[in-house]
Amino acid sequence: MLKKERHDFIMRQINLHNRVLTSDLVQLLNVSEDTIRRDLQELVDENLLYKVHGGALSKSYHSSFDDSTVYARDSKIAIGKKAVQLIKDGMVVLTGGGTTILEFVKRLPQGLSATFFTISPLVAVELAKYNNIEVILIGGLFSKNSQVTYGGQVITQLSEIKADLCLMGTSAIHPDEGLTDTYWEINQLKKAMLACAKKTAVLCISEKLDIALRLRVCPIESISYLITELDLDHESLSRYREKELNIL
Amino acid sequence: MLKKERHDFIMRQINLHNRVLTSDLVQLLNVSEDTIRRDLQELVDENLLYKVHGGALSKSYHSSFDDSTVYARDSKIAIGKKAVQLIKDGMVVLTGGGTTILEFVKRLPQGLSATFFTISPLVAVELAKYNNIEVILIGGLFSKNSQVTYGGQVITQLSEIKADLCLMGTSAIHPDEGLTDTYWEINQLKKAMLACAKKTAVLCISEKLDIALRLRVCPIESISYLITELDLDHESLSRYREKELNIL
DNA sequence: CGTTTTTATGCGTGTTTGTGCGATAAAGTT
DNA sequence: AACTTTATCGCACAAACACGCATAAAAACG
Repeated sequence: MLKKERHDFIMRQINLHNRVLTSDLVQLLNVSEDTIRRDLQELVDENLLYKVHGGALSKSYHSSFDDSTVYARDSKIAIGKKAVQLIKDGMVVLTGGGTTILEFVKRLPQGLSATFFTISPLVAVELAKYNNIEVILIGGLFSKNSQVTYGGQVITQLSEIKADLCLMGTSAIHPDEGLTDTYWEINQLKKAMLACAKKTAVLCISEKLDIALRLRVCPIESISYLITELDLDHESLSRYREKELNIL
Repeated sequence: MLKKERHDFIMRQINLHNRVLTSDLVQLLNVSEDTIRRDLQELVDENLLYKVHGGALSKSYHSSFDDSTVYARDSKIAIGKKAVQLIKDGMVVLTGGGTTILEFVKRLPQGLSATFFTISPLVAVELAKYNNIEVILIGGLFSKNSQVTYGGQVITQLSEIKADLCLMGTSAIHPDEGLTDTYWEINQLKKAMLACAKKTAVLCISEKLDIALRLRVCPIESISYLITELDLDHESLSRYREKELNIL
């Protein structure tokens, strides 16, 4: 087996499972540990994966998990403020969950009169502080990880809703691959959310740009607004500016 | 499992639940206590969490609900502890909202394996901290006052549920008038909840005893358990002891 | 073609890292 | 005060690693 073939094999494993163990690769590829180590080192040099004691991890896996550190709070507040501009009186809005959405909700103008559907209990509680906002919480199985409701019941209920705007957080966004996710249920959920809103705004801190995960939610064309904490002319956004997408 | 993966897992737990117990992590990750402790120590060194006796806390710890300002909290805790005795493995439980129920949920045993339906987002979030509890949040219009979902949709969904036990807070209870309430919607809601559970437990701080409000939810006979913070032989309860009612 | 250079791989050896165990100490609980 | 749970420390051991060296195949060159 050629070295290049091995590298490809390793990358496939990584993309599939988000991780590989050195020892597994030794067995699967039938080469010495040293060879695998050298392979991994070379892939690290090419910036394709992340090496740890015992094996290697996918780059996207890595960045998709330390995102929930609420340390990017400033960024999320900035995003929230921008997102508020999209909301007008009388609108029907559908939101997902997550800390970014929560920061957005906290920054809505007090007098706003609108209808909000949400799958996030915490968002619902926050929205309840506004007197003129009607809040409908979409019920179903409750996900311990992402703190939103999910599952068939949620999707059924979503199918009955017609919203003007859908606001969702992101696991990953990529100019070619579009919106992607790691978990099947969340993937299905996001698809359903997209389907019931006229327009969709994606709230996305910059570190989640240019990442593609296993499951595709939608192509980039299905998104109306991309909201990041970056300046409009920041170079990280250039690939997105080329698309038909409003960037805030 | 790789160390880095464990660290990510721990951080996810922390960001989700604001806290982790060392003993839980030992079980979940199937490694020795020492390993978990070292993991936590390393995460502390990276400034990612606070370590405390028994586990660790999120750096940005903030409970969605400020415990200390809860009215008559001690009584509610006492009630919560008593209510926990009613819960057994495998049960299907339906709960309402309110601070008393919340104190109850916080005192459930860690390993409990059960299914909980609830109309309260805050209760759902709290329940999500238990790994073996399946949480179903019943969705609908969200009430700004009582912080629970209500309305036709909720009642429809309730009608499809069959629960072993329903736990609800009280506005008022009276030995002759039974359970009563002031608001039509809440009244309807409680009737629907009662209807779908085999047994019902009413959590009630003593000051709400012997009060009757405008709208009747049910006669006292429809209730299986009355849980107050008082001793079993307290004289305020004598009128209730005469009824067919288990008093805790 | 033969010789040299480069590249890829494996082996041996010593080092580092990760983990669990036991004893002891400290912190909570009743 | 007695008891239980959690922490800490030193140690042991295995797995993973880095480095130098040897070897052989592949590529380059005259």
